Amino acid sequence: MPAMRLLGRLGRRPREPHPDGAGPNTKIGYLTDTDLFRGLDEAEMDEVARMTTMTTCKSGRVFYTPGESGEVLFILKKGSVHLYRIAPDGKRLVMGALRAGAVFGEMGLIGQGMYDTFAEASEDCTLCVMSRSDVEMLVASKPAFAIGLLELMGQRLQDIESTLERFAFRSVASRLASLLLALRDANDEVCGLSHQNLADRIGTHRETATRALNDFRGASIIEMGRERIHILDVAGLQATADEAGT
Amino acid sequence: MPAMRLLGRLGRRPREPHPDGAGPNTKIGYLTDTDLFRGLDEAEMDEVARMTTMTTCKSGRVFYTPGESGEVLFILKKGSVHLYRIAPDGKRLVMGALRAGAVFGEMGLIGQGMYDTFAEASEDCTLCVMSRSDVEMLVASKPAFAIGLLELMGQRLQDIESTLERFAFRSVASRLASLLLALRDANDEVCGLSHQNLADRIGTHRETATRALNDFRGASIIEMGRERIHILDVAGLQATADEAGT
DNA sequence: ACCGATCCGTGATCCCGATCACATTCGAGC
DNA sequence: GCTCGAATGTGATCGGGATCACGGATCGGT
Repeated sequence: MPAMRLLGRLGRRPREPHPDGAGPNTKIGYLTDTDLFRGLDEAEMDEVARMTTMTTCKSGRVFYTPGESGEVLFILKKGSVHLYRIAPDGKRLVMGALRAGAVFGEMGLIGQGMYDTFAEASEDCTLCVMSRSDVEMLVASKPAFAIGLLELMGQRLQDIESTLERFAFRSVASRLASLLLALRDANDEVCGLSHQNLADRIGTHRETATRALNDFRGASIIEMGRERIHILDVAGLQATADEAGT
Repeated sequence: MPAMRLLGRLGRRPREPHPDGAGPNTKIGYLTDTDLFRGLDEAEMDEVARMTTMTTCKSGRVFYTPGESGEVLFILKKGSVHLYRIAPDGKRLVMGALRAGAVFGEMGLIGQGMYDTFAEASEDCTLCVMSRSDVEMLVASKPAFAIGLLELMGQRLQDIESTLERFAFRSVASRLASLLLALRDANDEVCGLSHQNLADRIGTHRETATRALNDFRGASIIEMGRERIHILDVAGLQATADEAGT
């Protein structure tokens, strides 16, 4: 937990709740409850709140497409978002699956260059939007904000590096096994994702994903229902994930 | 040039040369001449200089291997560095080719997580090394430094995202064509790289790279010598790079 | 001039995953 | 309960690259 470590070193401590009862569902409530904004005092938070717009977005909605020139920063408060690209032939690749707390957008400053990237709500979302110039101002004036951004980008960089590695070194079966392990809930289940969704996340085709899943089932590693996978043998799945396979 | 834009907005201006004649080959000279440190005054630069160690590194030397616990930040002053990972079966993948001005290292703070990553000087290099705690201190206290880091990480993120996209969407021939276009010098030549080197950068095997190059030669798109490729038909190569090819 | 190391060319196979083509099953909504 | 669309199962086939196995070419060093 490098954030805490660094903030600790700087002598910060967790914020007190906002005085005039800003609950977790108000804009300030949402903003306050983000690592990115820890380290700002109340006056500063109010200022930030004035700079941001909060919107919601239903699951399935594509709320950002390439070419939308608006250089904005999105802060994902609730729900989840998929960032993906589309090949000339229509094939999709999900390059990032973001959860609450994530920050993204097309900005030179934070890279992320969404040049060819679509953003789609994969669950109902609550988002805050901030303009580029406000982000720059905050980065320059609030070290804690800059640190938060650095941490988030660092995580994302590590994510995508390991994705790339798996792409280069591992077979579809291995990548799929890794994905299932990463997505599983407390009951070792993965629900709400079609084979197509899974395929898009490991960069393969639906049929291939289906066949790999059927192989897993044949080996009694998983059992399946419609958009529902139950992992029976975590160790076996892990072994598959670790297989070399070109 | 977002850096200039932002710094301009903050009212900064290019540094004056260091007063006591710190030339471009002294440590302070090197440090001063980096975007990362623009915005620091002389006293601050002296302080930074005290915190860093400068080393050199001959071409070919692997100066960082996974498991070296030291959490340090490298600043590449001169030369170039390849970051790569190695598959269980020995196959290599170059995940980043860094040039002067790049910053890298295994730090939670800047992500970059070199967990399984090797760093090798691909030319003779001059590097500055800084400890994690000093980096944290600088980030927290010097906004311009944090901004510089953000910019560098942003570029790296964009790089790797487009690498991943090419991996998922394009054939070996296409990826190789893109690489040659990216590496070519003013004379449309690519020198000093073996077929093995090229293969490692596009995540394929040496034989496959050789065959693709021979195909290009057959189509009169390039001509070849030992570790030397001359691009005859840039447009043709670009067309190949743009081909869909799974 | 010789030798070992690296680089390069190329054939022969093999296999994973793409691609095409359907049949089937399930759910949601009218 | 029917209908339509999405989700899934599965066969057949094709092809790009991996993989194995060499032989020849070049270069640096002694």
